[in-house]
Amino acid sequence: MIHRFEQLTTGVSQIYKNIQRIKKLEMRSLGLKGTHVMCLYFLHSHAEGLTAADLCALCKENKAGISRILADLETHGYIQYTRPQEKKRYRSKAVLTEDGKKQAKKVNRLILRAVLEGGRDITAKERDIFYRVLNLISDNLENFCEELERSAVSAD
Amino acid sequence: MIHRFEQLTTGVSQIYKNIQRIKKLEMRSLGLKGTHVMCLYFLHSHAEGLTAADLCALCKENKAGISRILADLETHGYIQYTRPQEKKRYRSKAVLTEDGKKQAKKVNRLILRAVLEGGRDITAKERDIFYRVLNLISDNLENFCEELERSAVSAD
DNA sequence: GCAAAGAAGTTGACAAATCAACTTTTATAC
DNA sequence: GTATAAAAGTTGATTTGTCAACTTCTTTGC
Repeated sequence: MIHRFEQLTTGVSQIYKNIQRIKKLEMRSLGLKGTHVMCLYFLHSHAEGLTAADLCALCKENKAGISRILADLETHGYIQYTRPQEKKRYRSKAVLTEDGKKQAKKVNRLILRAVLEGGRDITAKERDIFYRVLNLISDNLENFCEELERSAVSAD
Repeated sequence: MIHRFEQLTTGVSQIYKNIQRIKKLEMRSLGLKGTHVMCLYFLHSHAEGLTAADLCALCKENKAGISRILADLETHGYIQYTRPQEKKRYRSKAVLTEDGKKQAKKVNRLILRAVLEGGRDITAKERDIFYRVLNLISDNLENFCEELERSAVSAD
């Protein structure tokens, strides 16, 4: 049971906005935007490469956004595709270049700091409960949204 | 201690986005936008009225956004100002009109449903820990951001 | 009471996110 | 093999959110 709406909304949106803020700040020094962070992060931990669709799923972003981010990363020379250009990159996996890896490492260092700072004074047990509840709420709301959308459509 | 960055980022942003989605869906049927929800919500629970600055603080939104939302709510006839127009509303408190209250009640009903659904299968104890940790992380990240910004400025 | 400083609010310009239509590539059915 | 459908990715248009400059109003110090 959740007690108060504003607790959830403001708590979550505060964290969300601060994460965005951190991403933005760090990326500015690398000549990138905040939106690039998650892609670099996941590309770094998936050396075998990731397709645009993979990144959509991992970053929970829509494909339009991912498409633009990847185009951007390529012009910066941070990624390469594992298929020839002629194939228009359909299902082509993007991998980090050496330079891209260097940037990704910088990003990861900052992320690690943010995670450490963000998690101050929280015990392992609290953390586990927190994440359990976070995921539960996330799933519950997802279901609720889908239900809402269905009923909105059927009401038309 | 937080274990994994993506757990926090994706968990939080999933919830954040679903809350936005719920707001949007419901507001569409009232001819309003998702951004109006929190203002209606807080105006309803503060019958004495709220200034734009109050709403900034409560909604954690910047004043440009609040200013536009209030202008919008006024043209819809959902709020009134407690000071004459000539005074340009400086520090004027906005209160809900009768019609505004009606809309706010609809909004609150949906919020209640979302809160109930979102909180399924969560015990009171878990909820308390969750909110404690949520606020802690929020504060920690806020501090971290400020630190980051300071060091970014001094590096210039 | 007047000037200066500062807070409150508004507005236009810019950046980011989202949507919908579109193209390209692959898989499936015949 | 060809046609059809479906998936993957791209692009332009729209909406939303944020920043910075600006105006208006109030408070403070003289």
